Amino acid sequence: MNKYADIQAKISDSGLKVTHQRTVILEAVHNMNSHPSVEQIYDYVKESCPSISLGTVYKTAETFVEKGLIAKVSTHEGHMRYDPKLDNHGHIYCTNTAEIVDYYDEELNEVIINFFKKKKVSNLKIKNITLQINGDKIDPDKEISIK
Amino acid sequence: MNKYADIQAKISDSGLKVTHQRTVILEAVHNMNSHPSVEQIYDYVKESCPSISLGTVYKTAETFVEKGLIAKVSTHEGHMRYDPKLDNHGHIYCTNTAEIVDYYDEELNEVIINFFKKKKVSNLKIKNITLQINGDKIDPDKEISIK
DNA sequence: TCCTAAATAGGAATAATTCTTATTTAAGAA
DNA sequence: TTCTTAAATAAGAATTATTCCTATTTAGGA
Ligand SMILES: [Mn+2]
Ligand SMILES: [Mn+2]
Ligand SMILES: [Zn+2]
Ligand SMILES: [Zn+2]
Repeated sequence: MNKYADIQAKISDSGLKVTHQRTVILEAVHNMNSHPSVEQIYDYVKESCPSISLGTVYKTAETFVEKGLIAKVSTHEGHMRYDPKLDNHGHIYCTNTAEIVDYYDEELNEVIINFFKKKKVSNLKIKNITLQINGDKIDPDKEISIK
Repeated sequence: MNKYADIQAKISDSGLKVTHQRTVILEAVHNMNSHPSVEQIYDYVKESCPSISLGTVYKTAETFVEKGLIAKVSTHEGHMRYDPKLDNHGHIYCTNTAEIVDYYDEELNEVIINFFKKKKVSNLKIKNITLQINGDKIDPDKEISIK
């Protein structure tokens, strides 16, 4: 029920010291629901933690990725973004607005999972698989939808 | 037969002026067969064009992408790489060695193409779809293979 | 051969990210 | 509860990646 305690439990469970900075950063990535950049996380957490440094946000985000608490996504232009969702899903990246939209499709998931089950990839320890659609949003004011 | 003339025809056909710099850069991306970074292209072309500037390589690579002469790939770490192959294929990115390996699978291609034919993505002009497997190469001296 | 818009070189500027080090702090031990 | 210490953080310097600026050069059409 208590979000804050929940977040702290996640940090602690992954073997990390629970600090105020880590707590607000993980909370931010979860609450912003927009695949934020480090700079955006930084701006967001400065509200509740004004003395936090940008370097800490960079380091902490990577620490969380290593521990599997969040995921990272690189855009078609090569910029890093962070994602609180850890389940299998694809991303739509808008080249003109820089927004990232999640999409879920059970069928597509299975096809890809099955493919890599069937075809053995040898000499590689797979970390993750990403499926990304890149394109321009036509009307930037409207949403993208997958029917 | 003549590679050089071939390359120049491609540049010219896409509506660009044929310069020595553009010729050697496009030739480099084709010949290096390793999804090179700008810096790597720069080092390669300096042999045949010692006065070329790094800024020209950056600009030219993007120009080629816009004209559809090459493709760009961003790694899991958010670094840009260039690819002479324009057909549908996936990439394996090795987190530890930074190498990118192509893989082709007709079946997987079709499933993905069909998915986006079936499901209409609205308010988005799709530019491209990327499927990338990220992982660590276990033995860095051996190759990765997909059976 | 001439003309001109486009391309390039060279370097400055900016953006993105990492590193360094002094100081602070979480959390386990006493 | 206090002590201890390894780990985390702030602050800013340094590095890396990329873009921008401008004087000069050049491709290619007239
Ligand atoms: Mn960048
Ligand atoms: Mn980078
Ligand atoms: Zn996502
Ligand atoms: Zn490729």
